[in-house]
Amino acid sequence: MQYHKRRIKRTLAVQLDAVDISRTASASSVIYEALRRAIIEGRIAAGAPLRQDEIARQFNASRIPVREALMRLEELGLVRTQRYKGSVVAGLSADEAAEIFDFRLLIEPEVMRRAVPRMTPSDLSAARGACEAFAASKDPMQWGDLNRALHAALYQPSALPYHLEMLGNAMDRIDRYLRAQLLMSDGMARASAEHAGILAACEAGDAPRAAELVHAHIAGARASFLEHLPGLVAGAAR
Amino acid sequence: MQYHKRRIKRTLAVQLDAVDISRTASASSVIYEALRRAIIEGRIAAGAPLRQDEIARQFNASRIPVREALMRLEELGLVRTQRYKGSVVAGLSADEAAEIFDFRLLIEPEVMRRAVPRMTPSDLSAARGACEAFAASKDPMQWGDLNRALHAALYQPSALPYHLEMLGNAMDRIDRYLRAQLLMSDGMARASAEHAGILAACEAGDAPRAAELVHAHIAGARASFLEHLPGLVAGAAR
DNA sequence: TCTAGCAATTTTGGATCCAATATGCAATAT
DNA sequence: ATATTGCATATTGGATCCAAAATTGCTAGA
Repeated sequence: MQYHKRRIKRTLAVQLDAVDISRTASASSVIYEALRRAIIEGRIAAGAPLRQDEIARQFNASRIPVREALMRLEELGLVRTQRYKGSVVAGLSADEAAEIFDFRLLIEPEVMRRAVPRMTPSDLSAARGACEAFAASKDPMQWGDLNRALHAALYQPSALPYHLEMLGNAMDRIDRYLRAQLLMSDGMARASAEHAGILAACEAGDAPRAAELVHAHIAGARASFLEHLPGLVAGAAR
Repeated sequence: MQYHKRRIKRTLAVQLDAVDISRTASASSVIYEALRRAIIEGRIAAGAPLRQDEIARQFNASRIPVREALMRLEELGLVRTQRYKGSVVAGLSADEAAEIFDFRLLIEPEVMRRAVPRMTPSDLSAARGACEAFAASKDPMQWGDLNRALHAALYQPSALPYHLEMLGNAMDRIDRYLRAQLLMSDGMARASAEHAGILAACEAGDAPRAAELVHAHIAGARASFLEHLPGLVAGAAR
Protein backbone atom coordinates (compact mmCIF):
# COMPACT_ATOMS: atom_id res chain seq x y z
CA MET A 1 0.00 0.00 0.00
CA GLN A 2 2.95 2.20 0.53
CA TYR A 3 3.56 1.91 -3.14
CA HIS A 4 -0.05 2.52 -3.95
CA LYS A 5 -0.09 5.70 -1.90
CA ARG A 6 2.98 7.09 -3.54
CA ARG A 7 1.70 6.33 -6.97
CA ILE A 8 -1.50 8.22 -6.37
CA LYS A 9 0.28 11.16 -4.79
CA ARG A 10 2.72 11.46 -7.64
CA THR A 11 0.01 11.25 -10.20
CA LEU A 12 -1.93 14.00 -8.49
CA ALA A 13 1.15 16.17 -8.22
CA VAL A 14 1.70 15.93 -11.93
CA GLN A 15 -1.92 16.67 -12.69
CA LEU A 16 -2.15 19.64 -10.31
CA ASP A 17 1.34 21.06 -10.63
CA ALA A 18 1.24 21.28 -6.85
CA VAL A 19 3.41 23.65 -4.87
CA ASP A 20 4.53 23.38 -1.25
CA ILE A 21 1.95 25.63 0.32
CA SER A 22 3.80 25.78 3.63
CA ARG A 23 6.50 27.81 1.92
CA THR A 24 4.19 30.46 0.54
CA ALA A 25 4.90 33.99 1.57
CA SER A 26 3.66 35.41 4.85
CA ALA A 27 2.88 39.08 5.19
CA SER A 28 6.09 39.64 7.11
CA SER A 29 8.24 38.02 4.42
CA VAL A 30 6.53 39.98 1.65
CA ILE A 31 7.21 43.23 3.50
CA TYR A 32 10.74 42.08 4.26
CA GLU A 33 11.52 41.40 0.62
CA ALA A 34 10.01 44.66 -0.53
CA LEU A 35 11.96 46.72 1.98
CA ARG A 36 15.13 44.80 1.28
CA ARG A 37 14.92 45.47 -2.44
CA ALA A 38 14.06 49.12 -1.92
CA ILE A 39 17.08 49.58 0.32
CA ILE A 40 19.47 47.56 -1.84
CA GLU A 41 18.46 49.46 -4.94
CA GLY A 42 18.88 52.75 -3.15
CA ARG A 43 15.26 53.81 -3.62
CA ILE A 44 15.22 54.61 0.09
CA ALA A 45 18.20 56.77 0.99
CA ALA A 46 20.61 55.92 3.79
CA GLY A 47 19.47 57.57 6.98
CA ALA A 48 15.83 57.73 5.96
CA PRO A 49 13.50 56.76 8.79
CA LEU A 50 11.27 53.71 8.33
CA ARG A 51 7.98 54.45 10.10
CA GLN A 52 6.14 51.27 11.05
CA ASP A 53 2.73 52.85 10.64
CA GLU A 54 3.42 54.21 7.20
CA ILE A 55 4.82 50.93 5.90
CA ALA A 56 1.92 49.01 7.41
CA ARG A 57 -0.53 51.28 5.61
CA GLN A 58 1.24 50.82 2.30
CA PHE A 59 0.86 47.05 2.58
CA ASN A 60 -2.60 47.19 4.11
CA ALA A 61 -1.34 45.30 7.14
CA SER A 62 -0.83 45.89 10.81
CA ARG A 63 2.49 46.92 12.32
CA ILE A 64 3.24 43.40 13.56
CA PRO A 65 4.59 41.96 10.29
CA VAL A 66 6.36 45.27 9.64
CA ARG A 67 8.21 44.99 12.90
CA GLU A 68 9.19 41.42 12.16
CA ALA A 69 10.52 42.50 8.78
CA LEU A 70 12.52 45.31 10.40
CA MET A 71 14.01 42.85 12.89
CA ARG A 72 15.26 40.70 10.06
CA LEU A 73 16.66 43.68 8.16
CA GLU A 74 18.43 44.80 11.30
CA GLU A 75 20.09 41.40 11.57
CA LEU A 76 21.14 41.72 7.93
CA GLY A 77 22.75 45.07 8.67
CA LEU A 78 20.52 47.01 6.27
CA VAL A 79 18.70 48.88 9.04
CA ARG A 80 19.63 50.35 12.39
CA THR A 81 17.12 50.56 15.19
CA GLN A 82 17.12 52.54 18.41
CA ARG A 83 14.69 51.68 21.16
CA TYR A 84 11.63 53.91 21.03
CA LYS A 85 13.21 55.93 18.23
CA GLY A 86 12.64 53.63 15.33
CA SER A 87 14.61 52.28 12.41
CA VAL A 88 16.64 54.07 9.77
CA VAL A 89 18.25 52.77 6.60
CA ALA A 90 21.87 51.91 7.35
CA GLY A 91 24.56 53.47 5.19
CA LEU A 92 28.22 52.72 4.78
CA SER A 93 31.20 54.91 5.51
CA ALA A 94 34.04 54.83 2.99
CA ASP A 95 35.99 52.62 5.39
CA GLU A 96 33.16 50.19 5.77
CA ALA A 97 32.63 49.98 2.03
CA ALA A 98 36.33 49.38 1.49
CA GLU A 99 36.26 46.63 4.09
CA ILE A 100 33.43 44.90 2.28
CA PHE A 101 35.47 44.96 -0.93
CA ASP A 102 38.33 43.38 1.04
CA PHE A 103 35.95 40.71 2.23
CA ARG A 104 34.85 39.96 -1.31
CA LEU A 105 38.51 39.80 -2.37
CA LEU A 106 39.03 37.01 0.14
CA ILE A 107 35.93 34.99 -0.67
CA GLU A 108 35.08 35.32 -4.33
CA PRO A 109 38.31 34.14 -5.95
CA GLU A 110 38.26 30.99 -3.82
CA VAL A 111 34.61 30.32 -4.62
CA MET A 112 35.36 30.83 -8.31
CA ARG A 113 38.33 28.48 -8.13
CA ARG A 114 36.24 25.76 -6.59
CA ALA A 115 33.31 26.29 -8.94
CA VAL A 116 35.20 25.92 -12.23
CA PRO A 117 35.95 22.18 -12.07
CA ARG A 118 32.33 21.48 -11.17
CA MET A 119 30.71 23.46 -13.96
CA THR A 120 28.46 21.57 -16.31
CA PRO A 121 27.78 22.67 -19.89
CA SER A 122 24.38 23.95 -18.78
CA ASP A 123 26.03 25.99 -15.98
CA LEU A 124 28.31 27.52 -18.57
CA SER A 125 25.55 28.37 -20.99
CA ALA A 126 23.52 29.92 -18.17
CA ALA A 127 26.55 32.01 -17.22
CA ARG A 128 27.06 33.07 -20.82
CA GLY A 129 23.45 34.11 -21.03
CA ALA A 130 23.71 36.16 -17.86
CA CYS A 131 26.94 37.71 -19.07
CA GLU A 132 25.44 38.76 -22.38
CA ALA A 133 22.31 40.10 -20.72
CA PHE A 134 24.49 42.22 -18.46
CA ALA A 135 26.57 43.52 -21.35
CA ALA A 136 23.49 44.37 -23.38
CA SER A 137 21.67 46.13 -20.58
CA LYS A 138 21.47 49.90 -20.70
CA ASP A 139 19.14 50.35 -17.76
CA PRO A 140 21.17 50.87 -14.61
CA MET A 141 18.13 50.01 -12.52
CA GLN A 142 18.19 46.37 -13.52
CA TRP A 143 21.95 46.16 -13.35
CA GLY A 144 21.81 44.87 -9.79
CA ASP A 145 19.62 41.92 -10.68
CA LEU A 146 21.67 41.05 -13.75
CA ASN A 147 24.90 41.17 -11.80
CA ARG A 148 23.38 38.93 -9.14
CA ALA A 149 22.24 36.49 -11.79
CA LEU A 150 25.73 36.37 -13.28
CA HIS A 151 27.30 35.79 -9.87
CA ALA A 152 24.80 33.05 -9.12
CA ALA A 153 25.50 31.33 -12.41
CA LEU A 154 29.27 31.49 -11.93
CA TYR A 155 29.40 30.59 -8.24
CA GLN A 156 26.48 28.20 -7.75
CA PRO A 157 28.43 25.18 -9.06
CA SER A 158 30.91 25.61 -6.21
CA ALA A 159 28.32 23.99 -3.94
CA LEU A 160 29.37 26.33 -1.13
CA PRO A 161 26.03 27.64 0.10
CA TYR A 162 27.40 29.20 3.26
CA HIS A 163 29.99 31.21 1.34
CA LEU A 164 27.30 32.33 -1.08
CA GLU A 165 25.06 33.37 1.76
CA MET A 166 27.80 35.52 3.27
CA LEU A 167 28.60 36.92 -0.14
CA GLY A 168 24.95 37.73 -0.67
CA ASN A 169 24.96 39.80 2.49
CA ALA A 170 28.10 41.63 1.37
CA MET A 171 26.50 42.39 -1.99
CA ASP A 172 23.32 43.58 -0.32
CA ARG A 173 25.29 46.16 1.59
CA ILE A 174 27.32 47.61 -1.29
CA ASP A 175 24.95 47.17 -4.22
CA ARG A 176 23.76 50.78 -3.97
CA TYR A 177 27.28 52.17 -4.11
CA LEU A 178 28.40 49.83 -6.85
CA ARG A 179 25.54 50.94 -9.07
CA ALA A 180 26.36 54.58 -8.49
CA GLN A 181 29.97 53.90 -9.34
CA LEU A 182 29.10 52.09 -12.55
CA LEU A 183 27.15 55.11 -13.72
CA MET A 184 29.86 57.64 -12.95
CA SER A 185 32.73 56.04 -14.82
CA ASP A 186 33.40 53.76 -17.74
CA GLY A 187 32.58 51.02 -15.28
CA MET A 188 29.91 49.36 -17.35
CA ALA A 189 32.12 48.71 -20.37
CA ARG A 190 35.03 47.60 -18.25
CA ALA A 191 32.91 45.32 -16.11
CA SER A 192 31.46 43.64 -19.18
CA ALA A 193 34.91 43.07 -20.63
CA GLU A 194 36.15 41.60 -17.38
CA HIS A 195 33.10 39.39 -17.09
CA ALA A 196 33.81 38.03 -20.56
CA GLY A 197 37.37 37.23 -19.56
CA ILE A 198 36.26 35.41 -16.43
CA LEU A 199 33.72 33.41 -18.38
CA ALA A 200 36.31 32.47 -20.99
CA ALA A 201 38.60 31.14 -18.27
CA CYS A 202 35.70 29.10 -16.88
CA GLU A 203 34.94 27.64 -20.26
CA ALA A 204 38.60 26.76 -20.65
CA GLY A 205 38.46 25.00 -17.30
CA ASP A 206 41.30 27.19 -16.03
CA ALA A 207 40.32 27.62 -12.37
CA PRO A 208 43.40 29.55 -11.19
CA ARG A 209 43.06 32.00 -14.05
CA ALA A 210 39.35 32.50 -13.40
CA ALA A 211 40.07 33.12 -9.71
CA GLU A 212 42.81 35.57 -10.61
CA LEU A 213 40.51 37.48 -12.96
CA VAL A 214 37.79 37.61 -10.32
CA HIS A 215 40.33 39.06 -7.92
CA ALA A 216 41.39 41.68 -10.44
CA HIS A 217 37.77 42.48 -11.22
CA ILE A 218 36.93 43.18 -7.60
CA ALA A 219 40.20 44.97 -6.90
CA GLY A 220 39.50 47.25 -9.85
CA ALA A 221 36.01 47.99 -8.63
CA ARG A 222 37.39 48.72 -5.18
CA ALA A 223 39.98 51.16 -6.52
CA SER A 224 37.49 52.85 -8.79
CA PHE A 225 35.04 53.13 -5.93
CA LEU A 226 37.51 54.74 -3.58
CA GLU A 227 38.75 57.08 -6.29
CA HIS A 228 35.50 58.30 -7.77
CA LEU A 229 33.25 58.49 -4.78
CA PRO A 230 34.77 60.35 -1.88
CA GLY A 231 31.52 62.17 -1.29
CA LEU A 232 29.03 59.46 -2.18
CA VAL A 233 28.95 57.97 1.25
CA ALA A 234 28.83 61.27 3.08
CA GLY A 235 25.42 60.86 4.66
CA ALA A 236 26.39 57.48 5.97
CA ALA A 237 23.96 57.90 8.87
CA ARG A 238 25.51 55.71 11.45
CA MET B 1 25.75 76.59 24.00
CA GLN B 2 26.46 73.55 21.97
CA TYR B 3 29.80 73.37 23.70
CA HIS B 4 28.33 74.05 27.11
CA LYS B 5 25.79 71.28 26.75
CA ARG B 6 28.34 68.77 25.65
CA ARG B 7 30.69 69.60 28.48
CA ILE B 8 28.01 68.93 31.04
CA LYS B 9 27.07 65.68 29.42
CA ARG B 10 30.60 64.40 29.35
CA THR B 11 31.24 65.35 32.94
CA LEU B 12 28.13 63.55 34.06
CA ALA B 13 29.00 60.53 32.00
CA VAL B 14 32.32 60.25 33.77
CA GLN B 15 30.77 60.70 37.20
CA LEU B 16 27.92 58.31 36.72
CA ASP B 17 29.48 55.84 34.34
CA ALA B 18 26.35 56.48 32.36
CA VAL B 19 25.13 54.11 29.70
CA ASP B 20 23.14 54.99 26.63
CA ILE B 21 19.69 54.17 27.94
CA SER B 22 18.25 54.06 24.46
CA ARG B 23 20.30 50.93 23.94
CA THR B 24 19.09 49.12 27.05
CA ALA B 25 17.58 45.77 26.41
CA SER B 26 14.08 45.41 25.12
CA ALA B 27 12.15 42.25 25.90
CA SER B 28 12.73 40.97 22.40
CA SER B 29 16.51 41.44 22.61
CA VAL B 30 16.68 39.78 26.03
CA ILE B 31 14.83 36.76 24.68
CA TYR B 32 16.95 36.82 21.54
CA GLU B 33 20.19 36.74 23.52
CA ALA B 34 18.96 34.01 25.84
CA LEU B 35 17.86 31.79 22.97
CA ARG B 36 21.02 32.50 21.03
CA ARG B 37 23.23 31.46 23.93
CA ALA B 38 21.17 28.37 24.65
CA ILE B 39 21.42 27.26 21.04
CA ILE B 40 25.11 28.11 20.65
CA GLU B 41 26.01 26.25 23.82
CA GLY B 42 24.00 23.26 22.67
CA ARG B 43 21.65 23.37 25.64
CA ILE B 44 18.80 23.09 23.14
CA ALA B 45 19.42 20.25 20.74
CA ALA B 46 19.32 20.64 16.98
CA GLY B 47 15.87 19.88 15.71
CA ALA B 48 14.14 20.75 18.97
CA PRO B 49 10.97 22.78 18.42
CA LEU B 50 10.80 26.29 19.88
CA ARG B 51 7.21 26.86 21.00
CA GLN B 52 6.35 30.55 21.14
CA ASP B 53 3.92 30.08 24.01
CA GLU B 54 6.32 28.16 26.18
CA ILE B 55 9.17 30.62 25.66
CA ALA B 56 6.85 33.54 26.33
CA ARG B 57 5.78 31.97 29.62
CA GLN B 58 9.38 31.41 30.69
CA PHE B 59 10.13 35.10 30.22
CA ASN B 60 6.81 36.28 31.56
CA ALA B 61 6.12 38.04 28.28
CA SER B 62 3.71 37.78 25.40
CA ARG B 63 4.50 35.96 22.19
CA ILE B 64 5.24 39.19 20.30
CA PRO B 65 8.83 39.68 21.49
CA VAL B 66 9.38 35.92 21.19
CA ARG B 67 8.42 36.02 17.55
CA GLU B 68 10.71 38.97 16.91
CA ALA B 69 13.56 37.07 18.54
CA LEU B 70 12.83 34.01 16.41
CA MET B 71 12.88 36.18 13.28
CA ARG B 72 16.34 37.43 14.14
CA LEU B 73 17.61 33.94 14.93
CA GLU B 74 16.24 32.73 11.63
CA GLU B 75 18.21 35.44 9.83
CA LEU B 76 21.32 34.33 11.74
CA GLY B 77 20.78 30.78 10.56
CA LEU B 78 20.36 29.35 14.05
CA VAL B 79 16.68 28.53 13.57
CA ARG B 80 14.50 27.29 10.76
CA THR B 81 10.85 28.25 10.53
CA GLN B 82 7.99 26.83 8.53
CA ARG B 83 4.80 28.78 8.14
CA TYR B 84 2.17 27.66 10.66
CA LYS B 85 4.47 24.88 11.82
CA GLY B 86 6.86 26.83 13.97
CA SER B 87 10.61 27.07 14.50
CA VAL B 88 13.17 24.40 15.21
CA VAL B 89 16.83 24.72 16.18
CA ALA B 90 18.95 24.45 13.04
CA GLY B 91 21.70 21.90 12.95
CA LEU B 92 24.62 21.40 10.62
CA SER B 93 25.35 18.49 8.34
CA ALA B 94 28.94 17.32 8.15
CA ASP B 95 29.26 19.10 4.80
CA GLU B 96 27.93 22.34 6.17
CA ALA B 97 30.23 22.19 9.17
CA ALA B 98 33.19 21.50 6.92
CA GLU B 99 32.26 24.46 4.76
CA ILE B 100 32.22 26.75 7.77
CA PHE B 101 35.72 25.60 8.66
CA ASP B 102 36.73 26.44 5.08
CA PHE B 103 35.22 29.88 5.51
CA ARG B 104 37.19 30.45 8.69
CA LEU B 105 40.32 29.30 6.90
CA LEU B 106 39.83 32.08 4.38
CA ILE B 107 39.02 34.85 6.83
CA GLU B 108 40.89 34.33 10.06
CA PRO B 109 44.49 34.18 8.81
CA GLU B 110 43.99 37.43 6.93
CA VAL B 111 42.39 39.13 9.92
CA MET B 112 45.26 37.92 12.11
CA ARG B 113 47.81 39.19 9.61
CA ARG B 114 46.27 42.63 9.60
CA ALA B 115 45.82 42.74 13.36
CA VAL B 116 49.44 42.05 14.34
CA PRO B 117 51.01 45.34 13.20
CA ARG B 118 48.27 47.27 14.98
CA MET B 119 48.50 45.53 18.34
CA THR B 120 49.27 47.72 21.33
CA PRO B 121 50.96 46.42 24.48
CA SER B 122 47.58 46.45 26.19
CA ASP B 123 46.07 44.39 23.36
CA LEU B 124 48.85 41.87 23.81
CA SER B 125 48.45 41.63 27.56
CA ALA B 126 44.70 41.20 27.16
CA ALA B 127 45.32 38.42 24.68
CA ARG B 128 47.81 36.77 27.02
CA GLY B 129 45.27 36.92 29.82
CA ALA B 130 42.59 35.34 27.64
CA CYS B 131 45.03 32.70 26.47
CA GLU B 132 46.00 31.74 30.01
CA ALA B 133 42.41 31.72 31.17
CA PHE B 134 41.57 29.33 28.34
CA ALA B 135 44.51 27.05 29.11
CA ALA B 136 43.64 26.98 32.80
CA SER B 137 39.95 26.29 32.31
CA LYS B 138 38.69 22.81 33.04
CA ASP B 139 35.01 23.54 32.62
CA PRO B 140 33.99 22.82 29.03
CA MET B 141 30.85 24.86 29.53
CA GLN B 142 32.75 28.14 29.73
CA TRP B 143 35.13 27.15 26.97
CA GLY B 144 33.00 28.89 24.38
CA ASP B 145 33.14 32.23 26.13
CA LEU B 146 36.87 31.97 26.76
CA ASN B 147 37.56 31.08 23.16
CA ARG B 148 35.46 34.04 22.02
CA ALA B 149 37.35 36.32 24.37
CA LEU B 150 40.67 35.13 23.01
CA HIS B 151 39.53 35.62 19.44
CA ALA B 152 38.26 39.09 20.24
CA ALA B 153 41.54 40.04 21.88
CA LEU B 154 43.60 38.76 18.96
CA TYR B 155 41.43 40.06 16.12
CA GLN B 156 39.95 43.28 17.48
CA PRO B 157 43.09 45.33 16.65
CA SER B 158 42.60 44.51 12.96
CA ALA B 159 39.87 47.16 12.92
CA LEU B 160 37.85 45.00 10.52
CA PRO B 161 34.42 45.02 12.13
CA TYR B 162 32.64 43.52 9.15
CA HIS B 163 34.98 40.56 8.99
CA LEU B 164 34.57 40.04 12.72
CA GLU B 165 30.80 40.16 12.38
CA MET B 166 30.85 37.47 9.69
CA LEU B 167 33.29 35.45 11.76
CA GLY B 168 31.00 35.78 14.77
CA ASN B 169 28.19 34.25 12.77
CA ALA B 170 30.41 31.39 11.65
CA MET B 171 31.44 30.73 15.24
CA ASP B 172 27.84 30.85 16.40
CA ARG B 173 27.00 28.05 14.03
CA ILE B 174 29.84 25.66 14.88
CA ASP B 175 30.47 26.43 18.54
CA ARG B 176 28.39 23.45 19.65
CA TYR B 177 30.31 21.00 17.51
CA LEU B 178 33.68 22.49 18.38
CA ARG B 179 32.98 22.07 22.07
CA ALA B 180 31.98 18.47 21.61
CA GLN B 181 35.12 17.84 19.62
CA LEU B 182 37.35 19.39 22.27
CA LEU B 183 35.92 17.04 24.85
CA MET B 184 36.32 13.88 22.80
CA SER B 185 39.99 14.23 21.93
CA ASP B 186 43.18 15.77 23.23
CA GLY B 187 41.83 18.96 21.65
CA MET B 188 42.05 21.08 24.76
CA ALA B 189 45.77 20.57 25.28
CA ARG B 190 46.56 20.96 21.62
CA ALA B 191 44.44 24.07 21.26
CA SER B 192 46.15 25.68 24.22
CA ALA B 193 49.59 24.93 22.80
CA GLU B 194 48.61 26.34 19.42
CA HIS B 195 47.14 29.44 21.03
CA ALA B 196 50.42 30.01 22.82
CA GLY B 197 52.30 29.76 19.55
CA ILE B 198 50.00 32.24 17.85
CA LEU B 199 50.33 34.65 20.73
CA ALA B 200 54.12 34.38 20.65
CA ALA B 201 54.15 35.26 16.97
CA CYS B 202 51.95 38.27 17.71
CA GLU B 203 54.27 39.44 20.45
CA ALA B 204 57.21 39.05 18.08
CA GLY B 205 55.35 41.19 15.55
CA ASP B 206 55.62 38.40 13.00
CA ALA B 207 52.34 38.79 11.15
CA PRO B 208 52.90 36.18 8.41
CA ARG B 209 53.87 33.58 11.00
CA ALA B 210 50.85 34.39 13.18
CA ALA B 211 48.58 34.06 10.15
CA GLU B 212 50.18 30.77 9.21
CA LEU B 213 49.69 29.41 12.72
CA VAL B 214 46.08 30.50 12.76
CA HIS B 215 45.60 28.67 9.48
CA ALA B 216 47.19 25.52 10.88
CA HIS B 217 45.13 25.82 14.05
CA ILE B 218 41.86 25.90 12.16
CA ALA B 219 42.92 23.30 9.63
CA GLY B 220 43.79 20.98 12.52
CA ALA B 221 40.45 21.56 14.16
CA ARG B 222 38.73 20.90 10.85
CA ALA B 223 40.56 17.61 10.33
CA SER B 224 39.98 16.50 13.89
CA PHE B 225 36.32 17.40 13.60
CA LEU B 226 35.79 15.43 10.43
CA GLU B 227 37.72 12.48 11.79
CA HIS B 228 36.23 12.15 15.24
CA LEU B 229 32.65 13.09 14.69
CA PRO B 230 31.04 11.26 11.83
CA GLY B 231 27.95 10.65 13.94
CA LEU B 232 27.79 13.85 15.91
CA VAL B 233 25.85 15.77 13.33
CA ALA B 234 23.49 12.94 12.53
CA GLY B 235 20.29 14.63 13.63
CA ALA B 236 21.08 17.67 11.58
CA ALA B 237 17.39 18.43 11.26
CA ARG B 238 17.33 20.34 8.07
C1' DT C 1 14.28 87.57 20.79
C1' DC C 2 15.66 83.59 22.62
C1' DT C 3 15.31 79.77 25.75
C1' DA C 4 13.55 76.65 29.39
C1' DG C 5 9.66 74.12 30.55
C1' DC C 6 5.39 71.88 29.87
C1' DA C 7 1.40 69.88 27.37
C1' DA C 8 -0.21 67.59 23.02
C1' DT C 9 0.88 64.53 19.43
C1' DT C 10 3.47 60.87 17.39
C1' DT C 11 5.71 56.68 17.54
C1' DT C 12 7.32 52.62 19.41
C1' DG C 13 7.13 48.20 22.46
C1' DG C 14 4.24 44.94 24.22
C1' DA C 15 -0.29 42.51 25.59
C1' DT C 16 -4.49 40.65 24.38
C1' DC C 17 -7.61 38.88 21.13
C1' DC C 18 -9.14 36.57 16.75
C1' DA C 19 -8.64 33.84 12.48
C1' DA C 20 -6.12 30.40 9.80
C1' DT C 21 -3.61 26.25 9.79
C1' DA C 22 -1.61 22.02 11.66
C1' DT C 23 -1.90 17.95 14.53
C1' DG C 24 -3.80 14.13 16.95
C1' DC C 25 -7.68 11.13 17.68
C1' DA C 26 -12.03 8.91 17.08
C1' DA C 27 -15.52 7.29 13.89
C1' DT C 28 -16.69 5.24 9.63
C1' DA C 29 -16.46 2.93 5.31
C1' DT C 30 -14.34 -0.41 2.37
C1' DA D 1 -8.06 -4.52 9.60
C1' DT D 2 -6.74 -0.54 7.28
C1' DA D 3 -7.29 3.73 5.24
C1' DT D 4 -9.99 7.81 4.91
C1' DT D 5 -12.83 11.37 6.92
C1' DG D 6 -14.50 14.53 10.39
C1' DC D 7 -13.79 16.79 14.70
C1' DA D 8 -11.28 18.74 18.86
C1' DT D 9 -7.12 20.76 20.37
C1' DA D 10 -2.76 23.09 19.82
C1' DT D 11 -0.09 26.43 17.56
C1' DT D 12 0.98 30.07 14.58
C1' DG D 13 0.15 34.69 11.91
C1' DG D 14 -1.89 38.88 12.25
C1' DA D 15 -5.06 42.77 14.07
C1' DT D 16 -6.41 45.64 17.63
C1' DC D 17 -5.62 47.88 21.86
C1' DC D 18 -2.84 50.03 25.66
C1' DA D 19 1.28 51.97 28.03
C1' DA D 20 5.85 54.11 27.76
C1' DA D 21 8.93 57.02 25.57
C1' DA D 22 10.14 60.46 22.12
C1' DT D 23 9.08 64.46 19.46
C1' DT D 24 6.79 68.71 18.56
C1' DG D 25 4.65 72.87 19.45
C1' DC D 26 3.30 76.31 22.57
C1' DT D 27 3.71 79.37 26.47
C1' DA D 28 5.99 81.96 29.84
C1' DG D 29 9.84 84.29 31.39
C1' DA D 30 14.40 86.56 31.13
